[in-house]
Amino acid sequence: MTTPLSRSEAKDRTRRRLLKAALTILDQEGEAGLSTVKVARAAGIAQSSFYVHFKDMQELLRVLAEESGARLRASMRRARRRAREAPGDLDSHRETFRIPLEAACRHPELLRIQLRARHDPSSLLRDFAVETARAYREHHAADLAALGYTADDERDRRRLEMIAEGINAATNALAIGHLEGRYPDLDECADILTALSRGALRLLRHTSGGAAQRESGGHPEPGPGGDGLRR
Amino acid sequence: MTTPLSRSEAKDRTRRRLLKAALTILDQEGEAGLSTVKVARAAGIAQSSFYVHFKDMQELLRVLAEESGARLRASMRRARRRAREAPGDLDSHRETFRIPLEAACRHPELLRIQLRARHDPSSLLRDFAVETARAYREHHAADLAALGYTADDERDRRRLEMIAEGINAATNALAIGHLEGRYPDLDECADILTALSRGALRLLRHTSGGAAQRESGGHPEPGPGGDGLRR
DNA sequence: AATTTCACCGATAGTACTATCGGTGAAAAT
DNA sequence: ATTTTCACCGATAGTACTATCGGTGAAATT
Repeated sequence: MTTPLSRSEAKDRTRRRLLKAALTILDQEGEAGLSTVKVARAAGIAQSSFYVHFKDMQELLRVLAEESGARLRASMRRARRRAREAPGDLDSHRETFRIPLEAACRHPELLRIQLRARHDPSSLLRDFAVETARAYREHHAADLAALGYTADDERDRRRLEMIAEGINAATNALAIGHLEGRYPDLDECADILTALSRGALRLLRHTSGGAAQRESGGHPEPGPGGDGLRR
Repeated sequence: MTTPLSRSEAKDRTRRRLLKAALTILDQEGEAGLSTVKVARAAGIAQSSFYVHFKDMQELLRVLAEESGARLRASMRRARRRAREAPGDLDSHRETFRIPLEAACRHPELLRIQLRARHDPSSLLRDFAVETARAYREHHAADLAALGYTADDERDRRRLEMIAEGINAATNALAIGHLEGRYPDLDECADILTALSRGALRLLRHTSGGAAQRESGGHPEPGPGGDGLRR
């Protein structure tokens, strides 16, 4: 019945089982729960056979980070291409925030792992986490540039970076909330992110336009000092 | 020269040294680097003497979380009282965002530890992290209520929660950025947060006022569909 | 058919940590 | 002055994991 696998095919299958098992354990128990014993058992081989496939756990995690990173980037690219092909005009702004949100939710285990590793000095996946965060930020900055928001001077560039970092953090938080079932509607999450960025980008916009910065009436502003922001 | 310490005083001093040492190691090496060996050595006692003061590492972390939580809450209370006493009118809105930012930066190690533990299923400090995040969110929701933003129906209440969660995440991200030296000016961080929330709160405001929701002119909106948000 | 290769196995030495034990000396109580 | 208490010590048994070793049988090569 089962096709007799060649030796290299069988080895590759085992290797993939090891990577898959490691990812599952990483997600469920965290990096602390990871060991060659558990990963090998979950993959159905002896603990010592782990070393046939990887030099040590660090190498497995390096490979896992590389593959996951590639998967994430591909996922993001696909989503962006889809967004370009169906512009929808009205939705294009919201799509900017929906795409990273969807990318994050498509790989929940990677999101959780990345959030943990990001601030853990002992994590072997820290580089992966930092790199992923950087990719998100750059993606976002590019999208904002496409929407016409530019940063000319030093100050605005720093502000744009702060906004991107804040929005990225909010995106992750809402994605987690969505995965936990608290925010079932992903469109609503995207709306919140859109609204968050809308206010912040006004800080940048006034450098380019002319008669900007005026607020519409009917809103009780916190004080008589314009929009309450220092410059 | 040195006053001869009573036995209980000496014991208490040692206990505090253990807690302090644990906090430092936790911050520098993460929870994975924590062990009775290291903590005891850093506190200047034998490893076995650790158990004179704590049943096990879990109990030490419980005590540490309780004390740190109390410290954080006290820090937050002080900051809010200070803000109330010097209202400053124009600054009151920004203060709303500056206070948690300052509270986070006043205890960098607690911020980092909390961010790590938050999503780590194996962390013994997870309850502490979740509780701290909840306290931040509630503090923020209360401040928003004080500024006149109310959530009447189910939908608005959920949106307020999402905004608070997003702003909280952004606050932590900017606080980390500030501690890492990338954003030296804490006021600027507060400005960004103020601006972020300003856009989002507009989603809520229209339920109370009458002729709200109109945008001021001069801004190139993404499309002809109003502000591009679904309702 | 004979030989070589190699993925996998069990056994095990080495490492790091936890938690308990009896012993000790100085503080505290009598 | 004598006894008791107890914070701290060193030693050690027990646990979990890492990484290496020689052995084995089936696939691959000759």
